[in-house]
Amino acid sequence: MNNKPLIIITGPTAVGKTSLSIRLASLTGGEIISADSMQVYKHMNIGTAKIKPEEMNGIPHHMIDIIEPTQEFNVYLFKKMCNDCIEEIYERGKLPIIVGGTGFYIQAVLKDVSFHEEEENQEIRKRLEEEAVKYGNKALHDRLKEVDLISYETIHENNIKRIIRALEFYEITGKPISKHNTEEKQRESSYNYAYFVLNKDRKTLYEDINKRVDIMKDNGLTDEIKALIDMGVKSNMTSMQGIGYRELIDNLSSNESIEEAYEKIKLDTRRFAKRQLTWFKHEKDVIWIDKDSFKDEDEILDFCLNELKSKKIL
RNA sequence: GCCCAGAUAGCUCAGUUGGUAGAGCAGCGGACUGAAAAUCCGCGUGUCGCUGGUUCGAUUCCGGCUCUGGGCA
Repeated sequence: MNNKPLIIITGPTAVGKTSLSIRLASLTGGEIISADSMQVYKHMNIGTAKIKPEEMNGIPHHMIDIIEPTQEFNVYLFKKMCNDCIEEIYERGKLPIIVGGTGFYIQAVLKDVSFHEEEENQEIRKRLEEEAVKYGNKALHDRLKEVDLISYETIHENNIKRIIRALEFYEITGKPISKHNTEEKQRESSYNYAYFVLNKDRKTLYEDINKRVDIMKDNGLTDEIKALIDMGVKSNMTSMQGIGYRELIDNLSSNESIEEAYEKIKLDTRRFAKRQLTWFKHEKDVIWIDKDSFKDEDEILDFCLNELKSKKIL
């Protein structure tokens, strides 16, 4: 029996994670750790729907505004920093609550997926990227056949990012990434956790997403982008892959109207929400909270508290 | 009121010399282990407006009706 309690609140974008998390944290003496690949960036507030300090209700929030938009970020860094946060929260005698929509990050922490320490892979990756341009995706894909047959068969020829990572992994470690992945998949969590996934009727969710994008527009997302560009942010940076940012940057160099760009943002966000749901559907031991079957947030809160008690987290 | 055009997938439309239909967009499903708000893969989801007639067989041809555009008054 372990004594490392952990609460997770996740779900598709715009489903209402933030508001529930604040109330749950207040009731349980929790601190919030954001698991969001875009909210880690400073100066990206409107487009990431980042919580405002005055909305935090005094609850400490971690992993928000920790790096500049010009910096790189990834799961490995997230996991490392998140683990530190969790330890510190335990030391304060508080309960860590992970809140956010990046399923991959949540899994890395929850299952303690191991990542290689070598960080000097940028050169290899860059070289492989150049080779992909020069010789084509298929050539790199074929290379996998020799070093990692399972990856060759599993990774589609068009999925160049995965192909590059598999080759890169092999170059660094001398082992096929498919073997590593299979091993990491077996891991059990060392936490005593409750993994809540909020969801609601798809149609309503999409309407809420559309509304939220309209609000972002009214709140000045276009100006936020311009400020970021003035700071030296480039379109190829990881931070600018965020939905809302990349469409607006594209818009600057195209002849589509700004309205069309915002429609594109809505579309991309809807598709993103769908991908998030696919991810959570295949996570084990998740507790689905279908918002439509609850009268209000009070009822959801009661439900969560009961679950936490039955799991002896509270 | 009359004339013309149209009515086919959620939307915009194509098509069937009569043998129950297909594109784009939207949508749905899936994968994912150091870019993850990324990246990639798969899937037509249909009372062919309604109703009679001709026909072995009608979404297609003919009649009537309804609706929507446009025109004339």
